[in-house]
Amino acid sequence: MGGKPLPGLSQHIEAVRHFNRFYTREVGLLRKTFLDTPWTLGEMRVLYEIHTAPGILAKEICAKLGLDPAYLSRMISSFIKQGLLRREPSTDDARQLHLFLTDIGEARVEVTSKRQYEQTRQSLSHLSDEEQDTLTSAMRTIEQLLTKGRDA
Amino acid sequence: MGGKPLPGLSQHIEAVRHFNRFYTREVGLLRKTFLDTPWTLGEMRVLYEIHTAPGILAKEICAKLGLDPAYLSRMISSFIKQGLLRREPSTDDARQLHLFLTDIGEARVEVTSKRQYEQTRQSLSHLSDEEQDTLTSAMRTIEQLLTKGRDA
DNA sequence: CTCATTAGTTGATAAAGTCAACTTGATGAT
DNA sequence: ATCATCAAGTTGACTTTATCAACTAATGAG
Repeated sequence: MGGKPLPGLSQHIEAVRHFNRFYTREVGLLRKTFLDTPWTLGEMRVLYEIHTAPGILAKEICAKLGLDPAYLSRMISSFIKQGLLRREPSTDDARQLHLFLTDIGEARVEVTSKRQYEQTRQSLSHLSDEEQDTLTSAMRTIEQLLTKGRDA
Repeated sequence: MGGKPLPGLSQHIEAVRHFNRFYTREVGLLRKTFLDTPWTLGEMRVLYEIHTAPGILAKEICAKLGLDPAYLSRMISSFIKQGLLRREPSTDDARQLHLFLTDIGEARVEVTSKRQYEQTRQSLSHLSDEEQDTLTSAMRTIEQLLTKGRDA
C-alpha cells in the first residue's frame, strides 16, 4: 500500500496516494480541533452551503456534498428546531423547500467561521509570507489539476 | 466562511480554508470509490499501519491515527476473527501485544492496494506526465510546509 | 384523470465512535 | 515481598452518524 512500491509502478501514483493519506490525517486533526464548535464537519458544510447560497434546495446540497437525503432531512429538521434554519416552499413547486439561515443561524455561523479562521491563522503562523504564498499556490495547483475535465 | 472575506483578513488563510473544503469533498469522493473494498477508510489505515510496521502496538496505532483505544481494540478483534491479523505478546512486557498481518491479511491488503492504485491511476490518466509532475510536487510542497516544525 | 416521477420525510437498522469501568501485567517505594 | 500506582488493552453501555426502503405529497405528461 505504498510502503513497498511494486515494480514498474509510477511514482506519481504512489505520491498521490501518499498525499491522500497525509491529508486525511490532517483533516482528521482538523476535525478534532473543530470540536470547540457545536457542529460536526458535515453539519458545518451544510450550514456553509446555505450561507453561501441562500434559498438552496436540500437536493442540491445532497448532490454537492454527496449526502443521503434522509440524513440531510433529519439534519435540517434539527437545525430548524434549534432555530438556525428556515424553510420556504417554492412558489412554483410546493415540493421544493428553499433553505435559509435565520439571523441566529447567520450569527452562529459567523462565530464558528471566525474561530476556524483563527485556527487556520495559528497553523500558518510559523510560516513566512513567502512560504504562505508557496503553500496556497500549491493548493490552487492541486485543485486546478484535480478538477480538470470535470464539472465540479 | 470564505464567501465574504472579512476586512483585513489574509487571503492566505481564506485560500487554505478553501482548499480544506475542496479536499474534504475530494476525500469524500475517494471514500465512495473505495467502497468496492471490504473495509472503511479507517480500517484500511489500520491495516496499512500494520502492513508497513509489522509488530506495531495498538497504542502506537491509536497515537498515529488518533483512534480511540476501545474502538481500535474491537477493530482488531474483528480482524483477528476474520483471520487477517495475529497478536503476539511482547517478551518483555506481556501487556503489549504486537500486531502482524497473517498471510491472508497481507494478500487481502495487496489486492485492495492494487485496486486503489488502479483508481488513482485512472484519476491521473487525463493529466500529462508534466502535469502529474506538477501535481505531485505541489503535494510534496504542501506536506513539507504543513509539517514544518512538527514531529509528524 | 391517471400514471410515472420528483422532493422530501419517516421508520427501522446498521455502522462508527466515545466514555467509563474493568482486567491484567509492570513498576517503584518502602 | 507487598502494596499502591500506573499502563495496555478489553468490555459494556451508549450516542452519533449514516444508510436503505417504504412512504407522502406535489408535479407534469399523455
